[in-house]
Amino acid sequence: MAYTNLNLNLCPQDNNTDETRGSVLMQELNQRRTENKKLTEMLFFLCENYNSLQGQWMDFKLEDDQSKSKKRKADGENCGGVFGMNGYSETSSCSDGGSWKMPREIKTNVSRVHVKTDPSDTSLIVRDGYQWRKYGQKVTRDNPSPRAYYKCSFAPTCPVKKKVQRSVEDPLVVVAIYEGEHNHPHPCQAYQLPLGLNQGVISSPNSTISSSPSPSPIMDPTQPGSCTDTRRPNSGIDIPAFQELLVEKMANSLTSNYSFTTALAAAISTRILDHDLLESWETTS
DNA sequence: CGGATTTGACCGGCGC
DNA sequence: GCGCCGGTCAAATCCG
Repeated sequence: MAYTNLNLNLCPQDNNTDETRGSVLMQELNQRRTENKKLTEMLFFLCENYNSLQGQWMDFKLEDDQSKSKKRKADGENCGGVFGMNGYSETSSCSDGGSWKMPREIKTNVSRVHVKTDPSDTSLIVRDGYQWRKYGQKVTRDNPSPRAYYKCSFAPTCPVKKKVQRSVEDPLVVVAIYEGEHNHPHPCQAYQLPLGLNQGVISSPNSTISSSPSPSPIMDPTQPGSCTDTRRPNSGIDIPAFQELLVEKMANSLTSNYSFTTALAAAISTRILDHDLLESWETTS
């Protein structure tokens, strides 16, 4: 911002009257306000450009993912696996596919979920809000990446299992296969947030966040054991990261609102200048 | 110390 | 029947 300390060199011994001094200050004040307004506009255009570029980047990513998905379909061994808007997709009642072998039997209530992960994230964790207990891991023939086996541990009688394995074609993509139906409500139903705030997904059509090593699951941190698929109730829940994400999203929304930024800038500059003028005034009197 | 993960062993289906 | 392979078990280990 244009704020700088006003060094008016006002001297108590100055022959200027208070009136003259006041008019000089007013002049300075107006000059600063004009300057601040220009800078606010510049900031606004910067934000606009940023948002625009971000949107273009997301469109590009989406097209890229979709073309990959089409390629898989063309290979004839895909069943679903259409990458969703943000690197996340789900298909239902689908037999095995992708890099995995076809199952020996067609199972009902089988769904596949593709999750794009961060390159630094090597874990086989797909955060879906449920609580899972890992009971096995295997290296399969067709895929060098190990396959992890999970059982739903939220309810003792829940029959749901899931298999998680990285895609052989794109190691950044984790494929989770769910089998069965949960016989209990979703742990996060009470505090459901857009899935977009979960791993690599965001509900906004024009923006995506990639999965971070410490994603932000949908959960109430005060609820032990809920909304996480790790053994520790709050492990994998990076509250600061979650808050940071929220703040970032809010900041994006606010900075792209011209009237808000203008009003804010005006308010701040007024406060700063008033404070400065007051200080100057105090030093002179 | 309790609960979750790891990992080698075991089991069962399938193809030859 | 045998071997391969995916899925599951369970003792050992880890971790908060």
